Amino acid sequence: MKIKDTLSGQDKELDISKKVRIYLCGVTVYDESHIGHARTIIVFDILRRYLESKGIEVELIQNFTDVDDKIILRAKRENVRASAISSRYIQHYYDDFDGLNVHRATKFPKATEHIQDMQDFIQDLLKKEFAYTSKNGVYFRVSKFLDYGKLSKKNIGDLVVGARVEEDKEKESGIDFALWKFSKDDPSWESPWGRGRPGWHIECSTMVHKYLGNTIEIHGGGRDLIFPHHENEIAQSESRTSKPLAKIWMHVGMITINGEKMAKSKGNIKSIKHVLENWGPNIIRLFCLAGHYSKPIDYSEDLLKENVIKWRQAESCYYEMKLAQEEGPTKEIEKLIFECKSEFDSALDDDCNTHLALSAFFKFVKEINRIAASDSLTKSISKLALNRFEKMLDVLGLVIPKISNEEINSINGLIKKRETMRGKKQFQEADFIRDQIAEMGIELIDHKTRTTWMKKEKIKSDFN
RNA sequence: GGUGAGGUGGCAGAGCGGUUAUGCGUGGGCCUGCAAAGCCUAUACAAGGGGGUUCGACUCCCUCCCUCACCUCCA
Repeated sequence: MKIKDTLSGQDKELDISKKVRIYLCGVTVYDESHIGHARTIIVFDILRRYLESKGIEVELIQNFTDVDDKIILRAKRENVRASAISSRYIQHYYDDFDGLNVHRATKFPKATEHIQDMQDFIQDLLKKEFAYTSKNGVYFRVSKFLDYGKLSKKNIGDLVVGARVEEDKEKESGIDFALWKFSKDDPSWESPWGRGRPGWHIECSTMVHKYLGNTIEIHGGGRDLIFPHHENEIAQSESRTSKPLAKIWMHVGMITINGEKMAKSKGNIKSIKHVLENWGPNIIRLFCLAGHYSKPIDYSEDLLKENVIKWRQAESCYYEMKLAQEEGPTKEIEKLIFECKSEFDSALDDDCNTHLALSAFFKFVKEINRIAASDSLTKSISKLALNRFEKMLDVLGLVIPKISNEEINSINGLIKKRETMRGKKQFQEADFIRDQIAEMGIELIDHKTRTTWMKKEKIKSDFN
């Protein structure tokens, strides 16, 4: 599998000789997560599911930043402890992402639980003179790290000149960044240099080092983290270990609204909770995977609606297979399955091209629906096809809502009743039953010789 | 200003130096008691502008224009 590496600008072959170690920068837990967070995390979820589907072991570490100025601010505003804010939004995070069918990371380390590890890290940097203590805290000495700027392609000179008004005259240079900030506010911890709290960047460097090692296979996050966050992580980690932090840097494009980045300051945030309520997990995932992960996607209801239509096709396909009857030859379908798998896999192998993978998936759906329309979808074909279908669903993290046996029985009973009415040309009664079934979220499909049905996922914003 | 990513048919969105992307939409049809779903079929002669390289460019090079992101916390 090839992945485009931000650092080298090249496609690089992912090393799968051993366990694949992935570090994904998580969220700062001071507020609801939004659809932009969802996209990044869903992309990594797919990557991981795909690798695992190939039998490759993946270790995915994703942190929660639970020490941060914004958390502290919010805590003050609400007059509660910072930990009350962070634990509340960690719970929201789990609710949101479980709801999106995102597999949980191998581990979700929290900054507050790794204070000692961070202090050790900083101590190392101080020893090597990559850091210094000032009046306000401990800072990273950017000038000592010669490769600074290699990820974001910036040169230090520009940065120093272009640096915004720097209030802290205690720092050696405007671009030096905090490893440890002195403070007595909640939360704060004792340290060899004075009471305070860790800087943001040191957290991720520490987690990577502790849980995954010096050089990991993939390090990623949203594009907006390239600078300064990932640049600073590289500076810290590589100064400490003298080894590259990651073999591949993978960055996910932003979600925009009317062409502009979603941001608190612009007031155009779409929270996951909100979007999930209206569209459900499958539509959101399809929406997030519709374009290449590295490019921006513009949020629009029209696009979500388009995905509802596609999802209905997939649901219909699923139930056609589920409800197929009779045995028959399977040679044709074996070819289709083979072609679909190779198209699907090579799409993902090529820098995680989910758009192409999705088009392989829907080509398959269409073909099955075509066979069903010609009344030749047999049980034998369906059994094989369903297997492939479910494997793709699993990699994409899409889930067909479950249906209980009681539901099936009552549907079948009602269908029988309707058939009788139709036989007697009592169409009003027949239509009444059809409406009754529709209220259960079931749509009847009248084929030439028999009536099948499909259960439609409830999607609030689907008005059809 | 610097750096990066882009500008493809009504919309979304890929690949590729020479062959239909695909999907949605839209028109027509099949099926049906009527619908729905599904299927079939038609439809777009697309490539920001201008140069160049080439037998041939949407695909390579140059240039201009435009959009977005990052340069401050940000997925």
